[in-house]
Amino acid sequence: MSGATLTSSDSDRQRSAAIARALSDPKRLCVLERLAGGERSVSDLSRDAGCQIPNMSQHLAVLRAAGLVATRREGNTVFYRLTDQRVLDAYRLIASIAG
Amino acid sequence: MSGATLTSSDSDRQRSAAIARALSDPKRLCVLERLAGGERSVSDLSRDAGCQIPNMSQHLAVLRAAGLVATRREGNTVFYRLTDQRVLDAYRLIASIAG
DNA sequence: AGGCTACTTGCGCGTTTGCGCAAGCAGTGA
DNA sequence: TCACTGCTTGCGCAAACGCGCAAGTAGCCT
Repeated sequence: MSGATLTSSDSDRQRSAAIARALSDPKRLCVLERLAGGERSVSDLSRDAGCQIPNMSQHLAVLRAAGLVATRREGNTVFYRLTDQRVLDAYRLIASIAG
Repeated sequence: MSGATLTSSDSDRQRSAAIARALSDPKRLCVLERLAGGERSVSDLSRDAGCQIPNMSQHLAVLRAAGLVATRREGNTVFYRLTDQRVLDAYRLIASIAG
């Protein structure tokens, strides 16, 4: 986990930066923690993060635009899930640096 | 690398978010790539990233505020270095998700 | 159809960000 | 002391962000 080359083109870096930006908000990190336990509805996530539903919906749109989450509809309820478990590894690593 | 709990307080998440934000710019990621090879001067980093020196100085200030880099002065020249190699692991992980 | 729940989208506001440019420091050397 | 290099800081601006609120949309139920 430490030998890779890490030489990127500018557009590579742009996409990495976009993912890092999606991770750069506490409420969105809270969402990732919850989704680590499986899919959750918007209202669940909104309650857990302590914000209003429209606000959460926008945060989820950011994560969706970054390709980190996907949705499934079941009746009226929209469930969000992680698309790539590696984002949890990245978050854990960042949290360990922040710790 | 996948079993940790990942349950944080809001202030934990705030600090993690601050680190992610420091990683959320292509020029700053370029800096990390260069610093992976050892310490570099501001003008070197500025040339590699293709930006003006004041601009680079501000990007470095962001990384410094996040605790990701440190400085050493040698004559007129200020050398920047990584304070924690784990940030490279985090970057690699993010790049692999972006890939 | 109407009403209901669950979610998304649009708008307006204050704050933050990244940039270019000019000015202000260190530190070296003449 | 003076000039010079290397870096930092201040300022102003356009763009993006996070938020609250209102309005719109999608699907279930009667």
